[in-house]
Amino acid sequence: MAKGNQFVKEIADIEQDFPQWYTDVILKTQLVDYGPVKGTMVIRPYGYAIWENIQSELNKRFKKAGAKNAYFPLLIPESYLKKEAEHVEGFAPEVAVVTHAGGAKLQEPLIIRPTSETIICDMYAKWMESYRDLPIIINQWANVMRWEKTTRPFLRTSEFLWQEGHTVHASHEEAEEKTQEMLNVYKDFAENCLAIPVLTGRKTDKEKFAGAVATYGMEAMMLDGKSLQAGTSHYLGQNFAKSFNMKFLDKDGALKYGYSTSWGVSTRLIGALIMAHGDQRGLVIPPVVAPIQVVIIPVCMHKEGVLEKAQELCNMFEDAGLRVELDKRDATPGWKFNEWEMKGVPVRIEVGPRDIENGKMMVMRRDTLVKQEYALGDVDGIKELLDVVQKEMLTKSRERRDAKIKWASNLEEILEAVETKNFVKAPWCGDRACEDAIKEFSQASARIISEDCADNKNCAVCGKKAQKIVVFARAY
RNA sequence: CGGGGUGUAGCGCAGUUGGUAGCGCAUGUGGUUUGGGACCAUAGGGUCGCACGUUCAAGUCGUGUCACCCCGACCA
Repeated sequence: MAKGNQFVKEIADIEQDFPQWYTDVILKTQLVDYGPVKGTMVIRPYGYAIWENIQSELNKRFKKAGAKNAYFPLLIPESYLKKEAEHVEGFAPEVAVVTHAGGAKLQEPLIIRPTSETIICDMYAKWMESYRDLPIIINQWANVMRWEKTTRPFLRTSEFLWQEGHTVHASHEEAEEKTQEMLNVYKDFAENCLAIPVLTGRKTDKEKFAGAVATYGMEAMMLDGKSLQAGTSHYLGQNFAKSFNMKFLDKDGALKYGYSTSWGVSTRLIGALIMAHGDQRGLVIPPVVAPIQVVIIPVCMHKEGVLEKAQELCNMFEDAGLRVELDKRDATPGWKFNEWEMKGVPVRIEVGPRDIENGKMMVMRRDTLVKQEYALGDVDGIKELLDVVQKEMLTKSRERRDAKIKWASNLEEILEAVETKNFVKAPWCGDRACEDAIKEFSQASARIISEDCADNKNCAVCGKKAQKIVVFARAY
């Protein structure tokens, strides 16, 4: 019969060796495979289905924010990148360059986009003549390339899929507002779709996007207590407008530069999903983005009527709009249970001769591993259960995270809290020197400036009067 | 680019003082099974990372080279 929990031994211990656990889960659940070029990944159908669900949920929200999808070219003339001084300085070291094409050396090298601000701003400059043309709010789903030194599937790969939204506005107030709006869109998406609670706020100047006036980000806590930057929204001011000559004729008859923003999230979100919810059995995917929400496993399939009943159930769930799969493969039920648990399917239904006889079905939640009997074919009950799972996954993650956020008022407390794998909130004066000091004494960095600080607090590092509360953590 | 490690079947690995290339899992076939990773039988699968050298003989010894992984510096 069973070989015991041999399966568990196949995935590295989540407590002991988290990085290895992460890699094991990704490869064994067939989310991705390594690509032939170092640092690239092949996203397999099961992994891509998660991405498609992420896209669909984000597109709904983008639409509400007035954004339309479009597409810009992969190749950008090298000279474009050089137009914005800070931007080129930030990206040049990790840009891949095409020097030959059509069997000949190119007159001007082409870069493979590391991000599309330059080419999009160049086009926007042509499209905006009057204030009536503004705002321009466009999003594109694309792949980009950044030649990173060390890579890890989903979290940091040389090529990755993302969405990048780019807007231009007539006033800086409107642009700043859009920057915040999109940050909140991401926060809403992360919490309600991915069930990952996030901290949002401004990035320090050291961490901000090359070429931005201000960068805002959301940070999510992974199971090992490290932080992952899960999305960013940049206020670009007139930096790019001036470099790319993005001018428009305003109501008052004056020619003015626009104010732009950009915002993006990437397939890194899938990495966040894995590291925020997984356990020793593998993935746990929240129902909203799960490729398969319900899997039906027939037990004693060979017995008369079992498979037929299971198929009937499957059709019912499908008609009710659920993403459901009937596993008819010739394998023992136990094998299938483990396989689908590893793949993180939120709800599993077992149907066997006994169940059919009693008019019941056995239902198991992946997140809690709790089994419960439902009436055979209770579609509404399962829909409710999926909602409960979605909500409770967020609650559970939030509780786990909040328990690992510590306050610190001096350097010792910061270092100790970081050492014990916590996020650390501390009053901060805003000086670069104090940010660097943390980095010097620990592996932590300033993730986010979360809120204003009360008047009577002093900087936890230097003791001067504090301006802000900053969150320190070790990061991916 | 520094420091460490690994390359042998699809995956994970063993291979002794040089002497016919092995194991587990996976895969194909036949059968018995199926309520938590079943069992029996049987079959297929290899330029031992690559190159050169030493030797009657190299997975094993020597030199070189390439690739990948981990830890640092850089980053969504």
